[in-house]
Amino acid sequence: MTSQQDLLDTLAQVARALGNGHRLALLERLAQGDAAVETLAVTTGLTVGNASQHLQQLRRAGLVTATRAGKQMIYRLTDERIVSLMGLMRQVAESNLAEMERLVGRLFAEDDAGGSLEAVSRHELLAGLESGKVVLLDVRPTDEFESGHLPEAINIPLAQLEEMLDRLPHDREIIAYCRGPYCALSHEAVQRLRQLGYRVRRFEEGYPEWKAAGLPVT
Amino acid sequence: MTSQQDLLDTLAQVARALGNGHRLALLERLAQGDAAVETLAVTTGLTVGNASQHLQQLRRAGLVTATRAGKQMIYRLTDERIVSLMGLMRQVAESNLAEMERLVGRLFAEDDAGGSLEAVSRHELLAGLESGKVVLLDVRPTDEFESGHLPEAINIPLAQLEEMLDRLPHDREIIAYCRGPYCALSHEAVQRLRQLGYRVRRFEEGYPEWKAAGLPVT
DNA sequence: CTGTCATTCTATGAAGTGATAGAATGATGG
DNA sequence: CCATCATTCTATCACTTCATAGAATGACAG
Repeated sequence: MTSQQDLLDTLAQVARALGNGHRLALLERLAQGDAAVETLAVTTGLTVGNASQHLQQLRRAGLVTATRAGKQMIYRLTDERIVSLMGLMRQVAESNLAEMERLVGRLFAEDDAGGSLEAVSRHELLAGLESGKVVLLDVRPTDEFESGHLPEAINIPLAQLEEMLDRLPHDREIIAYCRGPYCALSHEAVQRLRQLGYRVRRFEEGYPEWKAAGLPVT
Repeated sequence: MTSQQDLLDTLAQVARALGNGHRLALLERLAQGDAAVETLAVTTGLTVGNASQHLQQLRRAGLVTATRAGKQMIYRLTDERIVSLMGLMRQVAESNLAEMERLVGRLFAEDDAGGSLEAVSRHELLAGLESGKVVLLDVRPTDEFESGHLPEAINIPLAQLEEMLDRLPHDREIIAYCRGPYCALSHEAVQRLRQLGYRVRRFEEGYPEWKAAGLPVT
């Protein structure tokens, strides 16, 4: 009877490790690929010291592991399932919390004035790639692209979008993706490319979800 | 950019709601069936006041809903997926946390002296039921059994096990189940029934997992 | 419309969490 | 073996969470 509750308490520790926005941001970044503390601190906007502390907590909860590489500590997710776990939590939150719906709405509302910006589902994307009729565009920073991306994706970081337009065809539909459903990069890219006359839509998921689903990555 | 972090903060609230052993216990009890505050307080060993507070938090996180029924407030899980969420968290914790492994080991070790107590998988159970060669035994308290159980299960609450033995056949294999993988009831039942000469094994999951998988319940 | 029962609210103190700054550690390159 | 860089550890303060006890609310039965 007592060890029953001990188990739940231990499980609760894991949940508590997930119970902080900054730590979730760290996990989301780690889902893009392994990274050192400073990289993680920069992309999440934390100080190095603070990021380190949060990473310790994630480590104690068994969610990340760290290995030393020279002066740096490289952190990685222990488990592909952590991506699924966050995804499931997201789904539950989205369908049960009004606040969540409001925030998601706000994220998507800005650019949906023109309508017809529905995101492309995984199924639809697979079909499009199969048929060869679409071009896949990865708008994440180059380092994230290089540590893993969808097959045959072209990488144009959002910051260099206008400079590298020559790599995009005008005559095929473009599907843009980035870090995940809450990542703003692909939204932004779609908006800007549409203004330039491209036929482009957004993939509703991102690289981590694709990988966690067991689909091929490069 | 900012609403990106707001989303993660909101998501973190949900995780924080899961980040307490007592609240997980409440959710596990609710996975057995809807219940009033006092029932929940009794089965989790909390005072009514404290249970009520925890339930408020779960409600704010969108994990449970409450409806009034006369003097009582009946709480229920908002979503079948919450069972999956806890299950996934459990899996991640079990494979990445040494402490978790230790506790699970302890829960199972006591009665495994004789060996051969491997639990029955869902697949195996389905096959056994199909063939009609096994009898399914639900050892949870009657009120939980009545708010839902596996098809064709016989209910003998653990407390009345010896009194109601006449309902169990000697010539067929018995498969016992209870609230879930961490629930001790079916372990205990298996141990005691074996001593009495029954051929009996434990189902490795419980009622909530069965139901969450979309399998038929009564 | 009063008493009772189930539940929620409020106030309190103890314990835990999060951010900051600065000291300490560990690896590396001269 | 000293200087540097990346990271972790430590101490501190503000803030949140948890359990408890007792008051307040809301529904119902007489």
